[in-house]
Amino acid sequence: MSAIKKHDVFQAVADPTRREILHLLSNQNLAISEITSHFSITRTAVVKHLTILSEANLVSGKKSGREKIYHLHPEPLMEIKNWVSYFEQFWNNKLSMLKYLVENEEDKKE
Amino acid sequence: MSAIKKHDVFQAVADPTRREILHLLSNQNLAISEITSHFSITRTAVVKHLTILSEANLVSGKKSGREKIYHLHPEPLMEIKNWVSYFEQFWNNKLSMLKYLVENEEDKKE
DNA sequence: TTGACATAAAACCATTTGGTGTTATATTAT
DNA sequence: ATAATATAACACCAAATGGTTTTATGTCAA
Repeated sequence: MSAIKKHDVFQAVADPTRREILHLLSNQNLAISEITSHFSITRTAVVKHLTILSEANLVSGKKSGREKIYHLHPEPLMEIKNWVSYFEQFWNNKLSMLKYLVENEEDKKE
Repeated sequence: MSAIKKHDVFQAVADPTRREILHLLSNQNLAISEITSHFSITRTAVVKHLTILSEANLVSGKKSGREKIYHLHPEPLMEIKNWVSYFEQFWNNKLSMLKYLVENEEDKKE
C-alpha cells in the first residue's frame, strides 16, 4: 500500500504546458490527439506530460475505442491551496509593512 | 527592462526543500548557515535553492557583517493561489460528483 | 481487406536539476 | 596577528526533464 509517488502535485503543476493541459481538460474531456493539437510539441511529448499528471492523480485516461480520453481530477490541487494559504497571513493583514520594517531593523542589529 | 525570469514561482515551489526553506523564513529571518543546519544537505546546495527562490522573488538576502540574512517575500505566491482558485469550482460545489458521473457516461458513448 | 487514424513503446539527446567537493575571500573574536 | 566562521565561486557529476524520431499495434470506415 501507499505506493511511492514519483511525481507530486507541486511538481506536476510546475510545468506551464501541464498547467495548460489541466485548463483544457477543465472545459471538456479530450483524447490525446485533441490535446496535442493545442500545442506545437509532438504527441509523444504530450503523452509524457499526461503520464506525469496521472501520477499526481490530476488526470486519468480511459480507453474508448481507438482513442484514450483524458479527464480532470482537480482534487489534489487542494494540497497546493492549503500550502499557499498558510502564507496568506503575511500579505493579508495591514501590519505586514510594519512587520517588514521591524525585521529589517533586527537585521541591522545582528 | 522586464528581465527574462529563469525561474517562475510554480517551479520554485516544486521542490520540497525549497518549500521548507520558505516555511523556515516565515518564522524568522535566517543566515545561510542557519538554514543549512535544518537540512542534511551541504551549504552549497542550500545556496542554489536560495538562488532559485530569489529569482522567483520569494526571498531576498541582505549582507550583514559576514552573514547573509535571508527573508521571505510571500507575495508571488498569490499567482499560485489565483491559478488554483480557478479549479475550486470543480470540487467546491455539491454537483461535482454528478458532473463526474455524467462525463463518464459520455465517455462510454463516444 | 485495406488504408487511415490513434495510441503505445522504445531508443536517443541536450539541458536542467539537485547534489557534491575544493579553493578563495571577507569578517569576527581571541 | 591569527584562527575560526560565513560566504562565494568553481568545477564536477548522476539523474531527471522535456523533447525528438522510429517502429509497432490496435481500431474504424470505406
